[in-house]
Amino acid sequence: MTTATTDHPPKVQLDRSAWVRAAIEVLAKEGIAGVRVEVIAKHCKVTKGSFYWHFKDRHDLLEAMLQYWKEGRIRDIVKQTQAEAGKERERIFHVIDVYSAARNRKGMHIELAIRDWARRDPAVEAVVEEVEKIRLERAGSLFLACGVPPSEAASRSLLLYSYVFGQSLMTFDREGPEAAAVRHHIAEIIAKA
Amino acid sequence: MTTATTDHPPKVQLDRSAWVRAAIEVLAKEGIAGVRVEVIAKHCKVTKGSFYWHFKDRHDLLEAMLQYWKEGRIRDIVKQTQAEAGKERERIFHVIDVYSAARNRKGMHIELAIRDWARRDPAVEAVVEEVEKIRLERAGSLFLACGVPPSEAASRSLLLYSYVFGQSLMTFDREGPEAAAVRHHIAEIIAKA
DNA sequence: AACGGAGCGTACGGTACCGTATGGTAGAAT
DNA sequence: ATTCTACCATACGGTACCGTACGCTCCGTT
Repeated sequence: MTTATTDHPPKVQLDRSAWVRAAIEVLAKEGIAGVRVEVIAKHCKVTKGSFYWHFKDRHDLLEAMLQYWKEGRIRDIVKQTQAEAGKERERIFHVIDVYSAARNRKGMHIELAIRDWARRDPAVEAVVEEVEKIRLERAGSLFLACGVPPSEAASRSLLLYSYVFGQSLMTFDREGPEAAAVRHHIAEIIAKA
Repeated sequence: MTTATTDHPPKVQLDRSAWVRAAIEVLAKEGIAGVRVEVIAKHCKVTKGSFYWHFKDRHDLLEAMLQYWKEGRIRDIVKQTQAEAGKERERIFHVIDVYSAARNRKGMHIELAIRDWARRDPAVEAVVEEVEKIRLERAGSLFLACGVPPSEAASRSLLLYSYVFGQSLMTFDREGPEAAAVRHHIAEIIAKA
C-alpha cells in the first residue's frame, strides 16, 4: 500500500491516507455532497479534532481524494492495457469485463461519483479528462494492434468506454443468465465482430 | 401521486408545477442534494412560506419531480421512436442524435442527476427502471424492424443507450469537426454497419 | 361593507455541518 | 522523571437548512 507523507513506523493512529480512503468509501455511497468532515470522523471512530490536525480544511481532503483516485486509476489503466504481442484482442475483452458493473460495483460507484463531482468543479473535470485521455489512448493502441485502421481506433475506444460507463448507469444488478450473453455479444460488436 | 396541473386562467402566483420545474432546474445544476426548499424559494423569488402551502414537505416535492420527469421521458421516448414503415433505421440515427450530449446538454444533466439519485433511493430506482424498460423495448422494436434478429435486438438497444449515456458522462464539450465524424462512425457500428 | 380563504411573509426552534480554540494524553526524546 | 510533540477530544460561534406557527394581504363571495 502507499505510505503517507511522513514515514514513521506503522502506528495505530490515523494518517492522511486513512482519512482519504475512508472519505472515498463515503463518496461511493453518498456522493461528493455526502463527504462531510464530521461524518467521516464518525466513520473513523474519532472526532474532527483529528481531522483538522491532518488536513487544513475540507477542501484539502477533497484535493487529496482526487489525487488518490487519479493515481490509482492511471496505475490500473496501464496494468489492464498491457498486452503481450498478439494478445491485444484478448486484452480488449478483458478491459470490458473488468469494468463490468457487476464485477466491480464499488469501483463503478466511485467512478460515477467522481464524474458527478466533475460536472460542478472545473478542477475535478480537468483531472477526469486527464485520466480519460490516457484510457482512450491506451485502448486505441490495443485496437491499432488488432489491425483496426487509425480512423476507427479512436471511435472504437470511445465506444468501448462509453458503453462500459453507460452500462454502469443503466444496469441495476440484473444478473440473469441471458445478461452475460448480451454483454458478450456487445463486446464482440465493439471489438469488431 | 396527485395530478398537479389544474388549469385555471393564468395566474401570476405559483403553483405546484412551477415549483417542480424550478426544482428540476436546480437538480440539473446541483444534483439532488442541492434541491433544497429555501434555495428553490429564492430561485422563485418567494419564501418557503409559499412552498409549504403547495407541498407537505421536501419529500412531497421530490416525489412530484420524479413523477414529472417520468411522464416527460415516456412522452419523449414514444415520440422519438415512432417511425413510418421503412424508415426505422433513420429513426435509430435520430435517437442517437437527439441524446447527443452536445445537443441536449441540460436534458442530459437531468438524466444523470436522476440516475445518481436513483443509486441511493430504491423508489427512484424503480421509476428509472420503468422508464428504461420502455426505452429498451422501443429501441428493440426499431432494430427488429430493420431486420436485426431478435437475439441481437436487445443487445443493440442496450449498447445504444449505454453508449449515449456513457457519452454524456465522458465528453466534456469537445466539439471539434472530427468529433462529429467519430460520433457518426459509432452510430454506424451500433446501427449495424 | 363584511367575510373568508388562498397565497405568501416572518419569526422561531431544532439539526447538521464547518472551522477554531484550547485542553488533554500517550509515547518518544533528553 | 521531565519535557516535548504528535494526535485527539471538547467546547464554541457561525451558517444553512427543515418544518411549524402565525400574521398579513389580496380577491372573490355574499
